[in-house]
Amino acid sequence: MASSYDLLHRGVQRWVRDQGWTELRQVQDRAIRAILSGDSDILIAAATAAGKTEAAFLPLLGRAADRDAGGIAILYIAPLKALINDQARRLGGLCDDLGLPLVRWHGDAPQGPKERARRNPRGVILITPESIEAMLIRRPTDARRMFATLEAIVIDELHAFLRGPRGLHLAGLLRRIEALGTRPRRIGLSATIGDPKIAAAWLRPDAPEAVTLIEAEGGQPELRLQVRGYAERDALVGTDAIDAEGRRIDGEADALSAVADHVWRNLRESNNLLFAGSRRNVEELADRLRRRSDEVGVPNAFLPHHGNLSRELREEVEARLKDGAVPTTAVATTTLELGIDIGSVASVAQLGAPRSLAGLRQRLGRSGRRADTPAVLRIYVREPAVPVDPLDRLRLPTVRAAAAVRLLLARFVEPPERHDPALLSVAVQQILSLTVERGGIAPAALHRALFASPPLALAPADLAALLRGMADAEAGLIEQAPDGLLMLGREGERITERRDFYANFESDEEWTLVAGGRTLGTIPLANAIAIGGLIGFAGRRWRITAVDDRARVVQVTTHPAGRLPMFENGSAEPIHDRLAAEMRAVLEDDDAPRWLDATAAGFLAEGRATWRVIGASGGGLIEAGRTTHLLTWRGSAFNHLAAVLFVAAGLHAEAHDIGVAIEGVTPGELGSRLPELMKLLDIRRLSESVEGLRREKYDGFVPESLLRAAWADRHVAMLPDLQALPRTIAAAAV
DNA sequence: GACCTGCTGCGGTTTG
Repeated sequence: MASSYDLLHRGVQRWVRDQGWTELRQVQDRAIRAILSGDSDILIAAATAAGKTEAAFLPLLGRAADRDAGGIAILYIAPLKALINDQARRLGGLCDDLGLPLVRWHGDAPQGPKERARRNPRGVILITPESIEAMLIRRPTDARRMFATLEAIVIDELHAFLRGPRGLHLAGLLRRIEALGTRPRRIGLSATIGDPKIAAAWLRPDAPEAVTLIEAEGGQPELRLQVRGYAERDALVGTDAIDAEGRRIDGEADALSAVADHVWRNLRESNNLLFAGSRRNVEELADRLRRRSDEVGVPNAFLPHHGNLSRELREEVEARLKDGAVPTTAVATTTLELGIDIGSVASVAQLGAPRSLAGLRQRLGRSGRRADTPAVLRIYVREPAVPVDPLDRLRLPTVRAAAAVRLLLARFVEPPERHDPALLSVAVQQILSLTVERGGIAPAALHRALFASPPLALAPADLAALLRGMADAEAGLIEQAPDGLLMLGREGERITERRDFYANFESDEEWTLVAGGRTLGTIPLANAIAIGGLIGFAGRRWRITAVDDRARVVQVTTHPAGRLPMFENGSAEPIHDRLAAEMRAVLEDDDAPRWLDATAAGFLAEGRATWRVIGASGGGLIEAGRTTHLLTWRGSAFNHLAAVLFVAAGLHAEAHDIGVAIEGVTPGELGSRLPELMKLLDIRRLSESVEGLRREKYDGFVPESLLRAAWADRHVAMLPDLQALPRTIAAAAV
């Protein structure tokens, strides 16, 4: 059998030799054969830096070089501008050799090459979903000329599009691109997270079984992991009070200080990633770690990395990691989860128990990527020193960390939700956008073009209701011409002309922080800003020297003290049913995992002892002062639904990680409300009690009745389990 | 008690 190398275009072969590659990776070998042997859609699932890009592009570019037809041959779509820039660097030389133009097409990319590609489309375009959106509505004629001839659409980081508004948006864009000409094959590049069949179904919804799956084989590196427990040590925990000399007024005698000590001692001399969970934690930890280095007089090895830091500061951290000359540990949020090239790291650490296995796997995938090195994972868990609430005695952070490790070893990953809550919002945007692109469209054609199949499937009656809402006088988004054609209304014109129309997510207004002409990043506008004020940001401390209210620019200069800004959005990352269930399993088990340190093992033992008492007495209801905890051991979605039930009954209830807190009632009183609760167990009726349904960018234009019906559709499958709750209450309240 | 992502076209100015 011919080697896959022999199948490649001669120019591509020459380039491969010039790289000094002695062989092609297995994923590349299989992808080359699959791509050159037909026209099927293909999903390539492999770890970051496994050579997925080359696996797709080596054969595709050879084909493109041989073809006679004009027009763009390959459209590469990525979720980040930084990835487009990375790929342009990696593929630029090869495209030059083959005489194929390679054009970066995003908001920060130069105009000249885009202009040339519009006039004489050839070769490859690397683009973001938002730039596709802009091209389709601003220059539909150019878009048709460029996209009518596509042979392949390559979607990088496909797993990032499997849930949420951006994925639905891209699904709509793909349909619109296909409507312009040929039916290009789709090639998805994905991390090895979750079920590849789900990704295949997203890639080609009408023929998922025809997608060729190419998965990297085995090669699971050895995993070394530890969960480390820390007890808070005094009552000032969580304050950010800092004195003029830059010391915390509580003297840092808290658990985070002990975590920082351990991190500083163990990670200082190698490259690592420390995921801290929130921007605030990143800043807090980076500040403490830097001060430890300052006190001893050694160079600081710990640098913050999050979405509010300027591109420049983030790229410095990424370059230090990739370069490897100076030991560097990035203290990061999720910014370093996606495939920006940062080389390999010695270990991954995480502050706080994981809430998502998908996230944990993705983070772990950054470690142990060399064949002979183990992946190393540390999880730091903090617990209250003196439990106040009975729930504290269950030691749930430690239990969740243990449950997450068990599910990690069991290879569990959360699947995406079947009904995405962003569907109606994305539908509003795509209706407006397609109306502009086509200069008017009939409702039936609209349904065929966008909404006939998943993931954007919408029943004709629901589409009609949505269109009526968009057309009503108050909304004014669309109008219907006498011949039935949909046209833009006044508000529709206004919205689609704005620059922020292209993205399907909202962005908040912010202050920009500048120090000595250098942009540090941004903080939410909600932070009070005044000259003389102190700020902790980018791992350092600053004093405000000037404020430009109109431009929203704040000048700062270094200062010994600083107070961390507010970032939080007020809701926690939801957890999945399986993780909550595994937490109970951990409590009911009696094993002694070796990967718990002594403190964490002590917390686990305490949690289990507590659960033996609570569980023995039914375990459903816990009395805590005037609050009653109903423990469901289900995930956030179910607990949210249960809270809606109690709110509908006139009670004040809030969902938490493993159940619902119902305020102002004892378990006995709750039992007496049972007949009332039973009467409410109807999903339509419950949907009337839900608040805060408008969360996505264009939800404001969706009729409320549609939003409530969609909520009911998302939750109806849980109704039988909800109906079992009153029995739990009755049993426990006796 | 969370995180992340994106952006046109035009007119003016500067630079090679």
